Amino acid sequence: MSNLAGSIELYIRRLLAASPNAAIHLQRKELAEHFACVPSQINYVLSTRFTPERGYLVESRRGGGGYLRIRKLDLNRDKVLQLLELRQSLTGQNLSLQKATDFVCRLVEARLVTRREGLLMNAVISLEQQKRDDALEIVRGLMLARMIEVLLHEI
Amino acid sequence: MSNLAGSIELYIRRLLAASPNAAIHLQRKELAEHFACVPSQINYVLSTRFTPERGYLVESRRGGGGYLRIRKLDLNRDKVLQLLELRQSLTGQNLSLQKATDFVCRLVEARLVTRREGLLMNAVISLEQQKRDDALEIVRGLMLARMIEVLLHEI
DNA sequence: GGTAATATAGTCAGTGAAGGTCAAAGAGGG
DNA sequence: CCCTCTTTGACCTTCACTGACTATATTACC
Repeated sequence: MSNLAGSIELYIRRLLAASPNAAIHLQRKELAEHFACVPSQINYVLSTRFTPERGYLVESRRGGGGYLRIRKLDLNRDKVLQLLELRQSLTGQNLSLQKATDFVCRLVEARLVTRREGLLMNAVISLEQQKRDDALEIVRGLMLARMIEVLLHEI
Repeated sequence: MSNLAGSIELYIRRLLAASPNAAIHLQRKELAEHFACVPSQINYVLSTRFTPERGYLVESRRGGGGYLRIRKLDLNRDKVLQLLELRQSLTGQNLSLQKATDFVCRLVEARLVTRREGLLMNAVISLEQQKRDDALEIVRGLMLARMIEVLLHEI
């Protein structure tokens, strides 16, 4: 593994392996210093090697006392594969409202998501899109409100 | 918790947990002295950690004998309905990503939604908004994909 | 009672310390 | 030579913390 990205990947994987709970907590800056590279190199490694598809979850925080938290998730292989295929079939794909709700239906039937979760998904994907011109904050509020509203019928 | 703000947050939360009625009464100045920081640091902690979105209510009084009173409010179905009405009556209210996720977090804590459902909500409300220029169908696919991706971490 | 002094708490803008993004240059393999 | 993966650095956003200034109670004194 002669390249930098590979070395950093290996290093992180070893830390993870040595961690009792398969999770590590570190600082981007320090890691970069350890490898004598620019900090953004760490982002490159994380975004190419520690992806959800590979079963990793990366969380972070900016500002003073900022950090990176990397977790290795242990997943039920079959279900993951199913969902992953579904997910990949969706990204960037054109999807009419009808098809989208059909799809959610199938997820529920296959017991990959609960009925309530299905309701949530439908609530969001069926939101009217005229909201696209609104400010981001407003859209967020609308989505939250819609999701909660749907769940309220189920509580 | 290496941050000052984090330490203060923890300290207050412990006081609250130890309090029989989930309410505490203290002085800003004394708290600041306890942590050897400027008093306004306490305001910072209160305004970022003990917000209504997280279910806290902070009251205060200035002048001699001034104080801070911090309460943790419990959230039930009726409260959600109220909040929802409030939100819907205020369509166009700003809602930062931070506040939105805080609120979802609170819903989960109050057991009004499951952890998975909370993850779904967060997945959608945190979607980057550059997608606003994309066609409606694509946005739908992205939302679904994002929701599924998040569920993957939970299987 | 009115007013000045004192004792609190609130606000806000500035500074510094993280991490994030993106585009362009570099390196290697077919 | 071309394509892909890697590496870098300039610029951006978020978070933490501070201190000067402001606002509001209470207390003391006349």
